[in-house]
Amino acid sequence: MKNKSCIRIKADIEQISNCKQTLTELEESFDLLSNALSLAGNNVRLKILYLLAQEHELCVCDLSDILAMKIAAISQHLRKLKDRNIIISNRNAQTIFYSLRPEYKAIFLPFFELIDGNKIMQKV
Amino acid sequence: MKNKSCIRIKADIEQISNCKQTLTELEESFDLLSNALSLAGNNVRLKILYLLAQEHELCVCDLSDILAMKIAAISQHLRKLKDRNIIISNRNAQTIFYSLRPEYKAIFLPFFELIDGNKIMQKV
DNA sequence: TTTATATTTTATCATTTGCTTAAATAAGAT
DNA sequence: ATCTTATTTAAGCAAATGATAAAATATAAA
Repeated sequence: MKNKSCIRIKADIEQISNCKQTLTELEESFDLLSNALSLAGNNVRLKILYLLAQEHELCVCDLSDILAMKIAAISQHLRKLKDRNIIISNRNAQTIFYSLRPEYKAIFLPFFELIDGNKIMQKV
Repeated sequence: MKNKSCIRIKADIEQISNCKQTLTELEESFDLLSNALSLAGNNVRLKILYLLAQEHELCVCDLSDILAMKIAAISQHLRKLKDRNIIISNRNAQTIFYSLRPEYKAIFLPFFELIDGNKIMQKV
């Protein structure tokens, strides 16, 4: 954490001070969002989130099948998403269905729209 | 990669098949986006991206100062962002200024808006 | 109350990540 | 040329991540 201060001659002291202040005020937001993004930043989980948004709800077994991955692996991804309150689970007999919490569905929507029709490929 | 297929009685075969197909078609987009999100999903880098969007351009030294972290640590974060074409660098004498590529600025904008004024804290 | 189905949990392990320190570049200034 | 400033790169290491296999839990059916 310790750090030799910037000694650049032309450094804009006020700009740096303002930025520091802003970051302090927005600290919680950065924590919350970087947390959510770090989960969405995994290829498998991004697909899970996208699928849950599209299909409304799916069980581990469905996802395991769709993504061609072991059930246990998917289950652990779902656990992380659930632990951070991004998805919710709903038991129906032996089957547990997962769905995106509406709050996060809204947050991720701009991304899902970029994915649809591979629009992002033209953008970047 | 090998996987015991879903044997759930009520599994919707067609739904699963459609999802598989969709994922195949959008494969590239998922790779690109999960890659970008995994970078933005780090607390330090999310702040760097936000700051670059706000301040237009900053050097390692500025960022080191603002974030109270060693220059070398920041430099390595910048390298990752540059390697994946999310930021660009511009040398002015000894100082190298970094800025967000406009394409990604647009992509991340919805998030930065959620951060401003801690709006995201009310949403989730 | 066994057995089958659906899923989670635990332990293990290889890989990746992110920071630290120290050494290496690069471009002015003396 | 040499020194200073600004920054990157490399080596090392602790911690986090993501997959696998095996065991545990929960519900329904026989």
